Amino acid sequence: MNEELAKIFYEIAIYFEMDDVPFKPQAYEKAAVVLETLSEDVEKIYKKEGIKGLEKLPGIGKNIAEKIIEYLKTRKIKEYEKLKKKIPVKLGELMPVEGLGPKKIKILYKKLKIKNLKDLERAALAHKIVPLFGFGEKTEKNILEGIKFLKRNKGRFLLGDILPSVRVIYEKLKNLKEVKKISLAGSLRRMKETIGDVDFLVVSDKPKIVMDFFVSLAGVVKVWGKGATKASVRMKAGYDMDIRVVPEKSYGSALQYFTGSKEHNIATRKIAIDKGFKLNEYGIKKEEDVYKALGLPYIEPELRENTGELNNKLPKLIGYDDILGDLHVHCDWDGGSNSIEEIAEAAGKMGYQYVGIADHTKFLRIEHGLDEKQLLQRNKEIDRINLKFKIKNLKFRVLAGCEANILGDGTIDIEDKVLAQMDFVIAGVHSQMKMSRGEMTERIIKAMRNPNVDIIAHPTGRIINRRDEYLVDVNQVLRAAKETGTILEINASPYRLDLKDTYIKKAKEAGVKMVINTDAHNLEQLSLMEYGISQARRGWAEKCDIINAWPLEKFLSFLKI
DNA sequence: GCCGTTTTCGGCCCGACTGTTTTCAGTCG
Repeated sequence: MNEELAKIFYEIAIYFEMDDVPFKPQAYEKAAVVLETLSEDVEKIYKKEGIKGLEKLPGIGKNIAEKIIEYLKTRKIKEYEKLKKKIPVKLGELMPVEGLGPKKIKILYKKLKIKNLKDLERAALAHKIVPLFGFGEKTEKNILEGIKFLKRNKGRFLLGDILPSVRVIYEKLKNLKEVKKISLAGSLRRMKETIGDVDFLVVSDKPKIVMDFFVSLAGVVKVWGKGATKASVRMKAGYDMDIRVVPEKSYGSALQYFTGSKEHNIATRKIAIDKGFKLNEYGIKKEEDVYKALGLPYIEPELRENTGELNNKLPKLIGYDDILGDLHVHCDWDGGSNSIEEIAEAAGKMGYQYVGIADHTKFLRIEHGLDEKQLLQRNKEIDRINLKFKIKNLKFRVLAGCEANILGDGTIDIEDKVLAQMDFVIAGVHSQMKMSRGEMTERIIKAMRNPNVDIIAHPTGRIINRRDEYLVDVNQVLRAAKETGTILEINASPYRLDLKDTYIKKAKEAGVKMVINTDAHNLEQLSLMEYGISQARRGWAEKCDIINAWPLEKFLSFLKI
């Protein structure tokens, strides 16, 4: 519901912008952002607290609250319908085309009746756009290229798909002798789960050399926006990269500015105005000093979303080196690539103190799930390995676990007496994902009430850009987790990142403990931990919230039995 | 349309670049 409304408010904002209505566009856009990032369902808020509850939300006043209620009641907003009727275009298709904004879309509709991407492409190919006032040859060409780009890349890129290759490019730039300083900026520096493009910020006295090097990097297929200090390129892999070169004395302010988010920047600039000065990307050398000037402590990039970081006490975020063990690793017993010993060795090299083997269990035949007998056999092997470590006087420990299945009725597919022999038990939903909200919630809570179940794997089941969360009442799950002492997993796979950041924040607030797990099926995937940590940081998590940042004894004593 | 440790009225983030114009509106981040 929140997302539906957010989409409508975005579009209302665009319609107002077409008509040059002042200030309303920003107001509606703000409301849309608030709804999008709200973890509570607006319908619930309305049922519980009425219109007053809605008006308490930032950016939502009487008028927009009434529109929300109108939508809840009738599934329609009259004013939106009116605006749509006036200019009935598919904004969701046309707005993503680079170079097209509200004004141009309005002209295209008025003059050429262009309503969607198909109309637009047809008109551009027939050269009908060139003669329009305010348009020209280049605009038409850019529109065609924009359409081509959209067709190839639907939506944003997954952080995990982009970051490894970006790091290679980062090193190349860093090694250039004209580059004095370099940093990633934008959504990549904030470690968002999906990113729009890649931003580099560079300090150099010779911007031209840096820029020439940048636009001639291997993989660049298109260059535009090349001015004295900035340029953009499109990579063969489909994503865009921007670079900005600034003098040393502006590095801090530029880094703060280019890291964003947009909402965070708008808010920081308002704070600056209140304090009687103006904030732009120039003139401050160190990023901390920007925040100091605003009267704020340094804010970690992962927190910069204007979701409370500017007016609340900041958490001491869990660090990228704080994890002491990975508790969700599949070994070759369930079809994973590596033996338990190989995994233990790799985990030890990563500086971990323990690693938890969590193979699939029997219900998941397709993943070679282990039955009770095989689990116990495997545990014997783990015992042997631990004994070997002990003899060698190594502190490292392998923990025997499993990733058992929560069946449709909330029971676990492995007998309790075997579960009780595990060091820890992860349970997850891997089947019947289309249940009703009530049923799914009850099912998961029933599993949490099993005294052998310590951790719930990927608690909402989403696959980013591919599969929605299962219908589950997260608030109820959090309450039950707190009550039963069940730990919720933050699955670090860049395709899942489940829990997502807003739920992590809620879990922390509810006093629920979490564990960051890679769900690795091979040694390379052990390094995915970084994505889980960044997600936890985006959810304001501290070391005390994440049990695998705790030493072994403390963590073991927190488990149920 | 929202918001308020100066305000219930009068403010609302900032700059670069493009493509079209011939001084600037639109778009982007």
